[in-house]
Amino acid sequence: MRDNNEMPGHLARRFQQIAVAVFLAEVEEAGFDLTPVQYAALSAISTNPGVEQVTLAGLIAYDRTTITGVVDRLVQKGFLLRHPSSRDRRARELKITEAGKRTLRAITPAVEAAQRTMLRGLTAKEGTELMRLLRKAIAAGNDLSRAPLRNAELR
Amino acid sequence: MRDNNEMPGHLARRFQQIAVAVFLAEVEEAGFDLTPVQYAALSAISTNPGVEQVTLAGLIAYDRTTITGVVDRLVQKGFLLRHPSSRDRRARELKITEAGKRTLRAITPAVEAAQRTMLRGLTAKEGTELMRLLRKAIAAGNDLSRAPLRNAELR
DNA sequence: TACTGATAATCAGCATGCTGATCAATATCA
DNA sequence: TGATATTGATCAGCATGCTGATTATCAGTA
Repeated sequence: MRDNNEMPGHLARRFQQIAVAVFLAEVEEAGFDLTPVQYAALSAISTNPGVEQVTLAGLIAYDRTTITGVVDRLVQKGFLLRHPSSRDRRARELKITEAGKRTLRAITPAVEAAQRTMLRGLTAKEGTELMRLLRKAIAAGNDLSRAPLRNAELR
Repeated sequence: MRDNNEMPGHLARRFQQIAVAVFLAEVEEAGFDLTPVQYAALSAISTNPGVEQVTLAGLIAYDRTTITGVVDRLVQKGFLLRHPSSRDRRARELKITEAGKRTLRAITPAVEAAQRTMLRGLTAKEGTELMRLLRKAIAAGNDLSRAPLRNAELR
């Protein structure tokens, strides 16, 4: 059998494992309690106020069933408001609160630091190249997962 | 805020998400029901018969508390045996069964196919380079997660 | 308008993956 | 030896992330 280090799937799992650990450590160090997934959701809602849950899911490539719990917890923390949409009574519109905005601003340096830390073994050029290759592989595989990335305008 | 596509953490999550989806699809297509994590454990135990759980965890960089459930399910499926160690009564020695060996052999082509599929957007050279960069980044960040990779001999 | 199909959100159920705790057994050292 | 620390496995609790189902609503069409 091939060595683990020759298996892209294993390497993907390890890199993601480290990325999450680094993110949580940096964020906790900064005095916050927010997961990578919660951060991505909060950030996307801040950029797209009033977005519906299903659109949000597409924006950051979450499964639609996962988003319910993530939004629940962000609402619980007082960072989000979830209203029924007036346009479509099935949908829920998401808006960031003032507390959410403050947290998002305050946490940004820690998030940036985490992104640097998870690439700390690479030169700047290698880091750029890794991101390019990941983007390319992801683009080709986008529709292979149940939660593909979707452009908001295309919906 | 930085675009998601410039965040290594986001790219790591997406790539891992696609890798798991591809793995499960290929394996199911081949008529098997095994997760990436279960496959890695089974494979490692096959190569290291009689390994203890904590050593196994280090070999494939699992958290020690995760391994209990994974091994439970593999025992349930009849692919593993878990005996108390005679050397150390706290420890459990893991051995692969004949059924486990057969499944491991039979599933290998699907696993290999999955590794190719998750890199299908890249040239061969790019795929190799992506794996090199991931290995390098992982090596530098190994100790940042609670479940670092550990060499069996070094324990 | 009534029917049909699609869609948004949610849910139950299951598998990772973590934190922090507990328990039993082992190792270390005064 | 005896006290202390460490270690292997497990557990409770929580958050992702998926499959497949359900419910309410909407959209298109006969």
